[in-house]
Amino acid sequence: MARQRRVTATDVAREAGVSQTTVSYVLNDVPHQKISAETRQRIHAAVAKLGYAPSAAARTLRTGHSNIVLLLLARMPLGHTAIELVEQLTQALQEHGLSVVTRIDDGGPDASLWADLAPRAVVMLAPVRADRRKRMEAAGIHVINAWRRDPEDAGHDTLAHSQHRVGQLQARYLVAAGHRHLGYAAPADSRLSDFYELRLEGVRDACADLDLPAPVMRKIEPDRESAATAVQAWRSEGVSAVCAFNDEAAFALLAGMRQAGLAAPGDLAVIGVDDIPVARFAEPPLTTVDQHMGIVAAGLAEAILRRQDFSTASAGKPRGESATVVARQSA
Amino acid sequence: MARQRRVTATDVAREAGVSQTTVSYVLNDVPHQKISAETRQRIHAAVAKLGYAPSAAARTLRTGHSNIVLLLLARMPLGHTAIELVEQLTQALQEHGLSVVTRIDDGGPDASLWADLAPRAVVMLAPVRADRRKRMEAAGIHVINAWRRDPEDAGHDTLAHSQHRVGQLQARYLVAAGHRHLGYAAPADSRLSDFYELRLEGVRDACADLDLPAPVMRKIEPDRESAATAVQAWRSEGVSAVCAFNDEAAFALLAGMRQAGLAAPGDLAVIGVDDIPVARFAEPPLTTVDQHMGIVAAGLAEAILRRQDFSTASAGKPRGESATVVARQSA
DNA sequence: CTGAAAGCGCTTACAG
DNA sequence: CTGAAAGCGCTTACAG
Repeated sequence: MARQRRVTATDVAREAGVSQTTVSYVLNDVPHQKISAETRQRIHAAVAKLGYAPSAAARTLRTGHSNIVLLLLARMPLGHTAIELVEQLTQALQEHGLSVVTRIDDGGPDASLWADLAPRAVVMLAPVRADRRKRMEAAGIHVINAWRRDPEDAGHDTLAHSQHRVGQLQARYLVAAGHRHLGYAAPADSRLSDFYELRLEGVRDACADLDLPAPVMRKIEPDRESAATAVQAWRSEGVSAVCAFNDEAAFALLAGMRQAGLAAPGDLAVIGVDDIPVARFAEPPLTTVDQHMGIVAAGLAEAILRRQDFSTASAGKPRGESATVVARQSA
Repeated sequence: MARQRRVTATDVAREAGVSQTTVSYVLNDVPHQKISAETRQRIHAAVAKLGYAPSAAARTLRTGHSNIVLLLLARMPLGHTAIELVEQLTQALQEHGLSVVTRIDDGGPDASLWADLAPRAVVMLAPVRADRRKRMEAAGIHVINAWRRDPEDAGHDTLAHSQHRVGQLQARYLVAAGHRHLGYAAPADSRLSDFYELRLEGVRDACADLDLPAPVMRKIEPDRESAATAVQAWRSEGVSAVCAFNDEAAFALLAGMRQAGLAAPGDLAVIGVDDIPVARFAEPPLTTVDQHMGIVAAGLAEAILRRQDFSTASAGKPRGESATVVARQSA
């Protein structure tokens, strides 16, 4: 396997009849370096002819930072909403020459997560332990925590904010349908607790705003017995509608109700979150909240770029509704 | 933001009172370099004290290759099965110092996918266009295609093989339950066609082996009308059971049947693939096939390591069943 | 058993 | 408008 020598900027320079310095200037569009259009032309032609691709390693070594933005995902069920977020963020940052790379934070040795990548920034889509964050920052990496509100770092909280909004939407929809006493179905899976807290908070705030009693929260295991028990308990307390943490929890509730001879929305209205592909095939079809990750991604991208001293005169914050209700039959 | 100078191997050497060369030898466990235990000790202490982390960029530049294995995902719904595969593969390769990084192939500019990473190998979990593969190989990157069988590259096909196996299991389960004439519900989404072909092939082969008629395939849109139509058609042809491409398709079928006043498994038995979290909450609870990605990941890891000239005397191929049926009520 | 030195492919002052 | 040269932090022959 005679692996041929890699094509370097020097090869391009030779081919184009200029210095390697000029090649670098042209390829990086260095400002204040007026290079004749004709020279640029020759260089681009040489690049194409030789199939030159710059060495990221060399650039990183020289400049002290890569163009990689590391997206750290928690080891939790992801689903299509998370995937959409990743896609949207990848696209938004790509336009600024930043390369998004995803890793699942498997709780392994700390540095192994990012040492090999030398990312320019790390976006934590999962709760971060403070010490881990500290260590990254000590290594000169910008850490964007999409979970916690941080007054100094506007934009960081876009994901958290969106979760709060989701809870609000669920509650308001239910209240608009005439319900006054709400329940909240949280997942028993402890990896998800930071997640549901934010959504539950949104439900609580909406109830408070509307002068309604606080929602009564129950954790449910992913099985129909656990769900059926919770349903009975809510009903006996006068709860007439429940916000499920996500569509999976909502499915459990619906199954639990069927088992108990009950049916949504009459006996208990149910609203989920995510609009997973099978939500429409639930019995009855599931009313849910769909998140628009394009909005969340735009906010996150802005926060990242601002930290990078990119000239993002990007005309104010991205705006738009980050989630909307998909009304079907379960509520 | 006075970003302090990065800690280098030279700093470690100074601290430990040895040369930078020795630091490198110790940290890389270079064979044939007998270094006294005491020196090693001092070096490791210095590393810990200074919080030294080697520069991946420098190593990559020097050696000509990184320790990164790029996992290229197709832009298609992923689900927990894919996530499990990623996790397992990450873990398996981590033990060999390889760092798995995931990217969604968004069909963007070709090189932007890997140029910034200079990966040592690329694993395509999605169908690859031949020209793209060629270009990567020209750049000295090993390409592992998990989709196609390739006689020269044993192990490459583990994912493809597993898909075939999934189809087989579906068919055999149905036949064991007394069905003789099977249907196959394929997704209309064209991004999924390479995927379902492999599974369908497994169903076909199982039927042929059992001297049964070939399965009759129908593409179904993700809505209950489309599903109901397909169900009626199958029934009129004498098909008594259908293998759905995945659980989502199975849910559509179940919903279509309810709409038509029919019910599984009596009117038509249905078996899915994936055992998504809500499968147990289907009405009736969905019988499905669960894939064990640990097995698939092990096979893939082996193929990657073999290519890297790693001394994987890993005692033969990983063995075990890559998928099993989860029997519930729909079939 | 340990170290001095070359060189990987870039970027970027600096000098024309 | 263009180029010669230093240097980023490693690995690895090579010489002791």
